[in-house]
Amino acid sequence: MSNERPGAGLDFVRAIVAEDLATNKWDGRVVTRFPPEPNGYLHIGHAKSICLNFGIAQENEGGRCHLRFDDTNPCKEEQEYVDSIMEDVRWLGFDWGEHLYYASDYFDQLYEWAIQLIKEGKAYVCDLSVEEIRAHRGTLTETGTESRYRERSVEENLELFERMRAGEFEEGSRVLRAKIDMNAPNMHLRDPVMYRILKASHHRTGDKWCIYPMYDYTHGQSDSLEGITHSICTLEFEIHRPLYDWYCEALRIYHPQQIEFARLNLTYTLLSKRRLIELVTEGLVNGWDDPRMPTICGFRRRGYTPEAIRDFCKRIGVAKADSINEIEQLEHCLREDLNKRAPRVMGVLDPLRVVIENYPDDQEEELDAINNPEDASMGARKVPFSKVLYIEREDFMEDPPRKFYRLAPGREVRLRYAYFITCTGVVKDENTGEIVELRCTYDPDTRGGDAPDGRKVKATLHWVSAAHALETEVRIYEHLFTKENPADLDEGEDWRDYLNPDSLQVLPACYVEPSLANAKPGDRFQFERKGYFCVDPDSTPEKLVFNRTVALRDTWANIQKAQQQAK
RNA sequence: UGGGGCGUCGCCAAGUGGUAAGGCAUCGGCCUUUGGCGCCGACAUUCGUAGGUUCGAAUCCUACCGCCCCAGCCA
Repeated sequence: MSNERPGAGLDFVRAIVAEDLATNKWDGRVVTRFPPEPNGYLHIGHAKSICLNFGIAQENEGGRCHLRFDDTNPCKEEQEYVDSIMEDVRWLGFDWGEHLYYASDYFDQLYEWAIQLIKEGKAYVCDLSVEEIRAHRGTLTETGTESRYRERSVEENLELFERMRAGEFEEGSRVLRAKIDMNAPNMHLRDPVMYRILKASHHRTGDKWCIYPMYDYTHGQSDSLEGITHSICTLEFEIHRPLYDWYCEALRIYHPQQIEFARLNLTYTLLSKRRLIELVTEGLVNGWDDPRMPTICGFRRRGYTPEAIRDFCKRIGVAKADSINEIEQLEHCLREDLNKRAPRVMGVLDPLRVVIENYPDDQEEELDAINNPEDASMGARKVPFSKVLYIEREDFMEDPPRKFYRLAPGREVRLRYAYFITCTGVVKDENTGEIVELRCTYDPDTRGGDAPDGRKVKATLHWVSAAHALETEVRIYEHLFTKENPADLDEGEDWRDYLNPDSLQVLPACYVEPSLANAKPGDRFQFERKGYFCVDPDSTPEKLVFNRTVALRDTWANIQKAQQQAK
């Protein structure tokens, strides 16, 4: 054990951290950072990064993780997003303590450093247009061409850069570029832009600046200033690493290590910021927190727990291979968490009226029900029973197939915590033939759900007393997309082609037991045999609205599917 | 046709020269007042392919194949 190499059994990022600790590379420090750009809401992919960065900090004595807003582009960034990001990181259960930073805090320092690079002949003001710069950059297989402004004198560069900062030039007319190598096979090294002119006011610095630093010129130096040890980002930044290193070296400043890992992908889900914004702005969903959205706030409203999301992030691991995780994995983590903590309750989504013929008309009684069989400390409650009930329509079949062992004519089943009932008749609508009511008898000796004679029953159904039930709205969600990988499109296809038209189903008249009367938005329950549900903020004192967080595993549905396929 | 990465079970993912962990999914069985939960069992003679080195290779070498990323004054 003790002679194992440091990092054994850990993911490769944690292994690097462990190795660095073992060799004392950073004087025993572990400092990470989560650096979102405040131009959108956080999604489950960010959760992976958050759990990685904050997780590593937590796991190591004295470690810390900074929350830093990468706010270098005033055109796209807004305060609304910084607020939501902080809320979501906190909700996920992480705390950045005093370490809240903004890249814009470093604008002065970055400006000084730019002057330093100009003085050392490592940066120059370039007057080429956007189109010219693009043309000069060359292509993947052809080298670039040096700008005709590349050899300006230090004095001229200094003067021009100062005038850029003073607002004397038009947007797009000039940029500051690093003088690296137009022949570099890595395009990012072909004299990358450091500063561009943007006459936009910034959400934090206001109108102080009209030149703004680019990501590459900002990120590494921000890490450096904060004493970050491990700068963890996603794979697409791997090719930026030489530039990250170049700036730190050219500036001769503290140089953190950038490490790249594969971003999260989920089946039946799109996680690109661009797509998410379009879903919201095009009204394809009802806002960032629509329970169908893979955003943190969407999951929150849907009823997911931060524990489940963290557990998911822990289980999927961290590696460098592109991957797409199955949504079932996430749902498994969710069910496992909710199973332990969600109180059980009875709710009928698609009501079918049942009249117990031999039950006295005006009688009602209170039956004992367990709140959570997984946790005795959650206690018990009373549920009212009476002559007229509702059961789930799908729990009855007039002509049941093999293996269907719920209610059918002449068959006896148990009503959970109540009585055994036997179906004696079916009432249909004269015109449509639709079943509108079941006639049943009950066995008074089976009160509570057990038969004194030891008689067994194949099924236990959930139910609700019609006279006592609360009418509620229930929203059922399915995958937002019909395609496993909606990002993988053929020529001419649009991701919108794969939007699932049935991703939201509203059930306006469901019935739940009266104990739910005081449920508050955010409260989570298991509707026995149906799934986990949570109270939506759209609820009113008159009518509760529930979101189905996730259905229970449904073995019967799998059997039905198999039977269908067998035909 | 340049450069940077990556390829281990349907999906994730351990494995760092000594003879393929684990989770999800799936399939059996047990249990059950949730067809839920739980429990038991099955599930890669094989690690992109082909050679080579070695007593021994998923791990080392060579070649090939496939996938991803890079030509924003976005991050």
